[in-house]
Amino acid sequence: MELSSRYNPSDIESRWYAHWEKSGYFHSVPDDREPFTIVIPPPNVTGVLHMGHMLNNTIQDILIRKARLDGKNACWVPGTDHASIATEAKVVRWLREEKKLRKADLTREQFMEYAYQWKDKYGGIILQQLRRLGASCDWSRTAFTMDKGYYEDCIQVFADLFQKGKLYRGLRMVNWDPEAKTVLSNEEVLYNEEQAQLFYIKYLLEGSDSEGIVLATQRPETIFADVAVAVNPKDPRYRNLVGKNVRIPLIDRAVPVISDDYVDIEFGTGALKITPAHDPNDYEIGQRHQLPVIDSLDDEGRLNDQCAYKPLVGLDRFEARKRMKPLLEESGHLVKLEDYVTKIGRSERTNSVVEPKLSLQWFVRMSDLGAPALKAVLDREIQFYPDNFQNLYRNWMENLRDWCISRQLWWGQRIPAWYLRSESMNQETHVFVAPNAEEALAQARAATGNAQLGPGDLRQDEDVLDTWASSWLWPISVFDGFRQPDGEIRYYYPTSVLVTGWDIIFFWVARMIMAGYEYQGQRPFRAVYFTGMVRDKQRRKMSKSLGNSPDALKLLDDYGADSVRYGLMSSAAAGNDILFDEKLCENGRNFCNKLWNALRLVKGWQRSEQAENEAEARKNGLAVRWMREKFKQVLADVESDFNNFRLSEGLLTLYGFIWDDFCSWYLEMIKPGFENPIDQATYEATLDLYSDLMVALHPFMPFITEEIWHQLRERAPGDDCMLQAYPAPGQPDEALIGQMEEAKEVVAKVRDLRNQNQVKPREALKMAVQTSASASALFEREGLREMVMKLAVLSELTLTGSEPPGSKSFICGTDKFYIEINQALDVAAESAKLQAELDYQRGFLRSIEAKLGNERFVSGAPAAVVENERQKQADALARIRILEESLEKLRR
RNA sequence: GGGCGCAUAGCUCAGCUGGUUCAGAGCACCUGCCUUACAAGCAGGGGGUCGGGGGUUCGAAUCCCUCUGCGCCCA
Repeated sequence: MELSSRYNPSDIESRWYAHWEKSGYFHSVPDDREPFTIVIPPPNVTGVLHMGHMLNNTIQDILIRKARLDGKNACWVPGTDHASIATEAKVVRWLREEKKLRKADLTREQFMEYAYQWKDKYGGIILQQLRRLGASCDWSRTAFTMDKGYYEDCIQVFADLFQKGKLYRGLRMVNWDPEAKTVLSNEEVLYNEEQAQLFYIKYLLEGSDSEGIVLATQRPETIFADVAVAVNPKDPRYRNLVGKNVRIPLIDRAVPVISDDYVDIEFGTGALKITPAHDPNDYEIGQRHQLPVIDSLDDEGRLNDQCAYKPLVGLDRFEARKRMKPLLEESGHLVKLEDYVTKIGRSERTNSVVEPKLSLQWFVRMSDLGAPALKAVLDREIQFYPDNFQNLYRNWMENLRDWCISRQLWWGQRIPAWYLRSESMNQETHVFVAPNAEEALAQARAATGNAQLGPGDLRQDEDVLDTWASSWLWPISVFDGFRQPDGEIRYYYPTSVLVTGWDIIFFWVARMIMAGYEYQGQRPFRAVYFTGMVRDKQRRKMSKSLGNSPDALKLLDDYGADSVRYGLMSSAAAGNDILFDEKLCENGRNFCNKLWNALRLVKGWQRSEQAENEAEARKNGLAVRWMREKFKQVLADVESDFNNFRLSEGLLTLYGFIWDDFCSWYLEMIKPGFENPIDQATYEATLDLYSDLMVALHPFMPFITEEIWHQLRERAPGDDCMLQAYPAPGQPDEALIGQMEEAKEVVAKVRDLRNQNQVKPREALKMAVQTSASASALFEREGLREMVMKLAVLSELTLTGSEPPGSKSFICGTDKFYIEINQALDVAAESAKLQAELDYQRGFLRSIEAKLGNERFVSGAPAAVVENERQKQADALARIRILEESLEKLRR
């Protein structure tokens, strides 16, 4: 069989994925094993795979595959989120472009039908793309937040919360997107600095033509909705005006001057116009002072007829703002205009300027729900990784605001609230909340005492639920926990870990925790692993509009999934942003290639029954023993990395072990000479080791490990890498590992010496070691001498009592080695080198002796630490002695 | 304005509960190699008084305070 010298992932990846999926390896059913459950953070049904998804899902796949190899019943539930606002926007565009239809011309039912059509046709592409990445999701469990069952769960929960008094309808200041004509959550509003103008406007005192108060505003068109002017009570400039009235320019309406601590003396003129309907702070001030509310904007952001200045009614707020300038100038109220930079909130979706607006909306009362959710995290019943995200969480949870869950859209779960048609939309005194229209009607009949009421007398709320008000039920609903409370949910819940970006810690994580305690009485997950954001090299968040995001699928095509996974993971400590560079994928590709070529090497060997000679057998035996012991140590590290979710560390540990220890050292140790065979025992041990390495690496790089696993040996059907038992750490032989480290150092020193003296790597050299207890101990280790001779390319390695003539020396540990090199010695250079080393060692010794001379150290520090210092002292003394002797000889 | 976090090699970052087996990794750089697994490679090397200052301690990159410079969240 001929293997290419480069690893080619493309056909291998699709072949193994199909095999795993077809074999049902991803599928989970409850059994008596320990469950390990992850629910995917559902991507938008409109989404396509991007870097963030790849990072996030790679991590989940690593955890799931590891759990599977650990013998747990691993269940990874995939699915998508209906993403009401994003999807509705897509559907509207699709209708316009493809079907020549406008939303306004459709009934709600028609629109929904089209929307589901769109979803079936275009939605969920991302789930296909996740397969390319290697994601081992249980696809038979694919869930969607608008599935019938899921939809019903949301409705039930709404009705339930209402009944429990944890949900209410109220008039609140909300973020209004005048373009999408919907409420936005705080999290959906993006604030950025923009250039604006401050209008300094003079409000004249009632009964005066000149005296008045100047205030600064960035939104002059809102002055018609002003109900007061506020100043700080500590501000001496205005103290005499408090309690008097001033007149609003152009309309001459009188409003009081009030005093309130909120006002910033430094900002503008220190006087603040109060417009409760259009500013959250003003609203609060208005409430405090029992001021009226004048709402002068309509749903599309135009001045409405509440605006007392009629010429501007019907104009968009920005157009009105433009016209205010000449109007105020002409009337003599404009004192000055000032450019300034301020943070403007824009809708994440439509980018239009968000207007604070008073509106009747549905709210979830957060006080009750928040308490157990906060406690769970503070008590570490839910452990965050990294831990310090607790602070961010606590900060938010301690300042909870009620959650506005209604959205003025169609695509979503329609709010199950009904009103009487006979009552005005803004003045409903009756609200009936029920899981369905029939129950609502029954409620209505009971409440009104009118048994004649029919379905036609009720009108259902037009709004739908915020998407997060459906996805917060995800860990429960995907296991059908509401309708089958004693079913699978008992086995899979609480889930093991949630993997998500820290940017949705409030949106989603906090709310899932609340729902978990409210509806299951326990945490939804034991741990939360927060991923960082994937950014470009300039630290910019990757975004479509910047065009700085690499095409995820192209990366997978170019490098293969394993390489991309490696690239993402190798620099992704939990919670840390990753600065993505394609270079990282190159590293992954190189690693794949390394693995592949190690396979080619091993597969290319001829075998013989027995080793060629005793020396060879000893050397190979040592190599195998060392590899096994070191592997145990590495596995212990990897295990601990997994337990602490330090996945990046774990991967790099394995990478180093495979590349350096296995390829560069072990394979070189046992590699037979040109056209020589390797003994069967070493060969078999190598295949076993290599196979175990593949299992250990499998969670990170599933495809190439599966391929190599099968290339190494003929395997029975179903004997796949993915289903093996993860290799167990065990107690390593530290002494052996330590001695091998020393031996490796000796080899490296010889190589260095060759380099410095321009001796060809393959020219065999004679080496001698100064006789000493430590040297004897080292070289008594069976096979070690042969190993050093092979790797350092030595023709002789002996212990000696005296320095061989014409040799160069080096020190390793406390031992002195001599290499015979037929070159003239540069005495000056050599002694300078030795002198420098001697100076260093003397300084080193001084620092240790200072420490040991300190009574408080010797008595205060743990015995082991003191002992360690004594050992270092002895070693330093030995080295100094050797150096001094060498110097002396040189000078002679 | 309130809160959180970060400053370690040219770059990107590790460094968990204070003790030279912690001053590391990868990339970049320098030197030498097309050695019959791999030049997407091999062998070797240089480079940081761990942002400044102060403190606690026998001992601090690691704990505390402070200054400086960044970043993020909330308002």
